[in-house]
Amino acid sequence: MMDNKIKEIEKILQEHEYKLTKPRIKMIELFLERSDHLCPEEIYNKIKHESISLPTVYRNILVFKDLGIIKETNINNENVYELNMFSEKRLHMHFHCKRCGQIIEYNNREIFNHMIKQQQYIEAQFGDIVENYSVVFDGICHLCRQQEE
Amino acid sequence: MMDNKIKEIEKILQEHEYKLTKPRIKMIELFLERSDHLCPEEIYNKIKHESISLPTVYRNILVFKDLGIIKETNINNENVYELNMFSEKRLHMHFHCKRCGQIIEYNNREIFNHMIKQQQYIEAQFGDIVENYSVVFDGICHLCRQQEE
DNA sequence: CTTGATGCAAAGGATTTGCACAAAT
DNA sequence: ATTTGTGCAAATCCTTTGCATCAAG
Repeated sequence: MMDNKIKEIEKILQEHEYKLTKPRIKMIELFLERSDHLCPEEIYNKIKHESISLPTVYRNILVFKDLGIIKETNINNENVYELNMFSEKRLHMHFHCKRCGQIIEYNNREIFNHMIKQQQYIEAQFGDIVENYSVVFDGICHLCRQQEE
Repeated sequence: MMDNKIKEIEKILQEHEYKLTKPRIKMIELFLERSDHLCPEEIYNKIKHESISLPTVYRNILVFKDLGIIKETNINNENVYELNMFSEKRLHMHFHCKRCGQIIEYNNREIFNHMIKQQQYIEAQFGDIVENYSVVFDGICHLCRQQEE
């Protein structure tokens, strides 16, 4: 299951003449097992016991980002990364709660459809081809609202 | 015309017990006369001959941002700022061209309506209150596409 | 006159780079 | 064997801070 995904990502790396090193495999495994958003420091901390250095984390983030394996989102002036491959995680609409700092990711067809329409409209109306989008809502999340009452 | 806007912004500053200093006035004038997106360095360069320091630019960006006078958007790992007040500029949907680096801002009712619907859906469905949103599309802009052919 | 804002210089934090060594292909 | 990747340390870049001075209310 997850093994297939690793294999698939490894194939992409090899097709682009990147070598399959231990740090890269560890990073990919981490992205596959964690579905939340990780910043470079967190990635480093989770796998440094397997021996990896922070510069290598940064260098491989660049590689994975260029290949479309991961996606970068800037939330609250911090770059966070998540898997970009595999259909369930293609939407990338985020909500950042000002109060608790939590990042919620919406994986909802309705929301997704709105975005697709938006994209199609822009392409038709202005001729700008949308390859990617980053959407970050912020405000107060439902949990913090409950605590207010 | 523009004078009224300056007065309005000055009023907000004073209501919040901020002093009306020369650097602040210069920065506000700059935001009013330029409708594009400025990074801290650019703001500094445009008005440094009027004597202002880079730390002051950063400090006042914070003040203006907190008061809702300007809006921050992270595009391509760079924070850029633009006026947030005055209705014509409340929308903030950006397109960043990977090729030429240009930032296009969409000011189009259709596009806003999509966003408003999105926001209403999220609030109704999940209870997360959206106070703000940052939308950055990226891809290839219409001008770069023409040059390709 | 009192308080808050500024400039300067220095500190801080995140990210990148040079280089010698190590590990993939 | 050749090339690419890595770790380390240092450099760089952007942003923030401490502090003495200045200016606004």
